[in-house]
Amino acid sequence: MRRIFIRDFSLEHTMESGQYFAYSLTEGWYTILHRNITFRVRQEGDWLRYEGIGRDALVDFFRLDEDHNTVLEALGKDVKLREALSYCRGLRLLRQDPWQCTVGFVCSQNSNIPRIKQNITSLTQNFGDGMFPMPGSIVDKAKLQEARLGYREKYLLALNTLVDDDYFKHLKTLNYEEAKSALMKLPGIGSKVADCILLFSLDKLSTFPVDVWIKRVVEELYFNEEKTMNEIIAFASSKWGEHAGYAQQYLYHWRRQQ
DNA sequence: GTCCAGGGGTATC
DNA sequence: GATACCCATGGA
Repeated sequence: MRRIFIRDFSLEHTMESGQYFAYSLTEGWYTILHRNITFRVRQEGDWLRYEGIGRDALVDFFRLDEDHNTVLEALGKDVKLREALSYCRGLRLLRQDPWQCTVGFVCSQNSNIPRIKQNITSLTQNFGDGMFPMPGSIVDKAKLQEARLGYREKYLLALNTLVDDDYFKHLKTLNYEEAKSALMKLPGIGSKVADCILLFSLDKLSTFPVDVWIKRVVEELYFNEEKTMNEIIAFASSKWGEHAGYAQQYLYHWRRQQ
């Protein structure tokens, strides 16, 4: 059992804000499946207790190496964002494994978080032997049906043969536009899912994924009328720039808790 | 029973 | 290039 001191961090907000699907909560401990490792973590004030993972990997996963104060100061200048910012205090964007993130958000389309978590749990049990399935391991259609993915099943079967770890390693060398364009050539990955992958696993923190909740909350806070997806993305970029991803996650989590 | 959900693909205009 | 409709499924 080891621990790390960290300020302005909320394990609960971070885990429960809809950016991650492979975890469970038992008696204050979050058990987290991160690619091929399972680790446990628990927050006690400004201390984070952890086991099953190394310190460097933990810091990387929770993005504890970032200058979070800069994010808070920049977004705090937006008065309309302050309530969400206050509510979400300590929420960090995670640095997910790109393949795991891709599978999760392909499953997410036109679905809901409890169901996505069930889908991912089933995939883990059927194809990963308790770990997250490796790229290339999702081939048994009968077992795949047990995950109840519906029409998303065909996307996963195809992705499983189209991408691997080297593919994502290459994506990390590209800029936002190049990486998004590449992702959107893949089946089942459109603009929104691509943006989620870029924000949550490829360090593109200026990305602003827009789903029905984000569209709703931005229209409520800033416009009082309907806007298109592209209008909202353009607004977010001009308003929050390099920190748009954090603004998005705060707004999403805050609005969904209301 | 009806509506909704971290949307994408395709046809149609 | 925008818009309309379909796609499986399960929870509210």
